Amino acid sequence: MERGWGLTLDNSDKVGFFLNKPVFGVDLSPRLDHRSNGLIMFPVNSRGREEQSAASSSPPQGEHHREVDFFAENKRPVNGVVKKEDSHAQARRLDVNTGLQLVTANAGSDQSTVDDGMPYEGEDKRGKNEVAVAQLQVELERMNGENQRLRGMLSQVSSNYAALQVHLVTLMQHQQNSRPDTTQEQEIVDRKSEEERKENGEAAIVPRQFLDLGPATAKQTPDEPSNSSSEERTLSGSPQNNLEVSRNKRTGREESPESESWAPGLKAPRLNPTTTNQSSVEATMRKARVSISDGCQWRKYGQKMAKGNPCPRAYYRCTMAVGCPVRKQVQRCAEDRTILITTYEGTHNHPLPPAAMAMASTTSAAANMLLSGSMPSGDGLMNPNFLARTILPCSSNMATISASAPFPTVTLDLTQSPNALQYQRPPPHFQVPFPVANPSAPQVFGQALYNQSKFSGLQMSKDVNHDAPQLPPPPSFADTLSAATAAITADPNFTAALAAAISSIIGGTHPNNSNNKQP
DNA sequence: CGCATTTGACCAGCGC
DNA sequence: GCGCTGGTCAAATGCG
Repeated sequence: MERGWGLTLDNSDKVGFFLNKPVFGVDLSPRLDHRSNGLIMFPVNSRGREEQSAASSSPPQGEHHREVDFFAENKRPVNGVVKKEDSHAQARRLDVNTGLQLVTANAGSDQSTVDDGMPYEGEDKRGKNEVAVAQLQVELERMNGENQRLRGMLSQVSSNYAALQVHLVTLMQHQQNSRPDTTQEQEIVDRKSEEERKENGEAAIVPRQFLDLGPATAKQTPDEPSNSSSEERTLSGSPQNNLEVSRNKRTGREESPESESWAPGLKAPRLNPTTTNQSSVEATMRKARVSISDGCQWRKYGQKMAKGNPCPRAYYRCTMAVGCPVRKQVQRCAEDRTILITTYEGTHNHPLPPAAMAMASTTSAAANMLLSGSMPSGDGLMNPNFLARTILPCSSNMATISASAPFPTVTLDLTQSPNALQYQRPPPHFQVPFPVANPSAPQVFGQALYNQSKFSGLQMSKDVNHDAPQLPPPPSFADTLSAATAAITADPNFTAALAAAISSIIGGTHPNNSNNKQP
């Protein structure tokens, strides 16, 4: 059986997860542009439209990811002011297209009073003009300061992102070196994936941040794992938007039943204008939705109560292509219902959308960072090294985390296992280590992630022996897995802490940030 | 009316 | 063979 695993930890946005929030109307989340060899891209999107909807319509990539040139020296003057070179050289320095649509109080008056094209008439007008110039200079200075702040912001984001990328490379190399038993196989897999990618003519995609919505919209029964159905709606551009667990319950079908199973008090049957003074907020949040959970379209075809788990297991089928054999199961963890366990089966028989690829690579990168132990041990956060060693001893190169604002969802997608690498025949597709240095690698990774591999030996917990009894896991795997599961479920703040840790990494605010922590 | 979801029924695999 | 469990099917249902 082809099987992959995923853990989804959804949580409310307690930490302002990642940097994907629109700032001043601009999504400052850095993106690496595959066309420019790692150039960090910023989508110009002052309208706050979700990236996801753009992805679903699949416009040319350049149309929704344009560079914002913060530092251009030769651009048109501010507000079209074209004046004397000496007095307005500063204005030229300020000639930056921030994409922020910055509006200054005197912007209009500057043009009207200075750039009127009328000849000066007498001392009175000369004096007025001098006053106007002085005001303009003051304004320019102010704008310059603002520009400096923006530069600082961008510089920080860029440096953090670059440092993170470098750190990922280092960690991946370190992991490969420390696991000689799997290195060779992974290299083979890497080549296979690369070849496959080339055969598919797919463009390389480098890691980029995504906003993940986690569970969201769909009409569902209580206790049902729901994020999958929301994903498909999101991807297909449905007006029904993904809202996080606690937020989407007031909007009729947009409920998160799986959350109701563990937070029944939150359930509200339908959007009610008299009781939903947050409706406007929700609408805003829906508009702010910018991503999807895994980028694929899924159709639910069944639901079943699983033994030993009060939460039902939902069955989904990939509907991105007719006859696609990929299916997934979504079930909440019995002990900690904030954890969604997603199991993928099969291999996609169709190209995956760029969003899926990119998100796969991004979440994988985050997962690698987290699981490699580079995460800081913030308050309330379990030792990430422990996490890497125990929960995911096998997944350091295949787990994914997707997290987002305003509804951060941390997803650990354990879709590949060294068990499979070690005990199974090489599958046609494999997740590979995350060679960030190679711009094409994330694409490979994403392809591998979404073309799920053969995972018969990957079952966690009790299913490990259930599906692959003839292929016993390493002796310590079950124990470490149990320990990790217990550790997670024992810590109710885990998801929040995890989000905070990732946020600190991305934001570079943590003292143990990847900038200054290198192996 | 079309489409997605829901949900009971059916089937297969496995253990006793 | 029987019962249990997981997975899938398909008619019913609901929503836009």
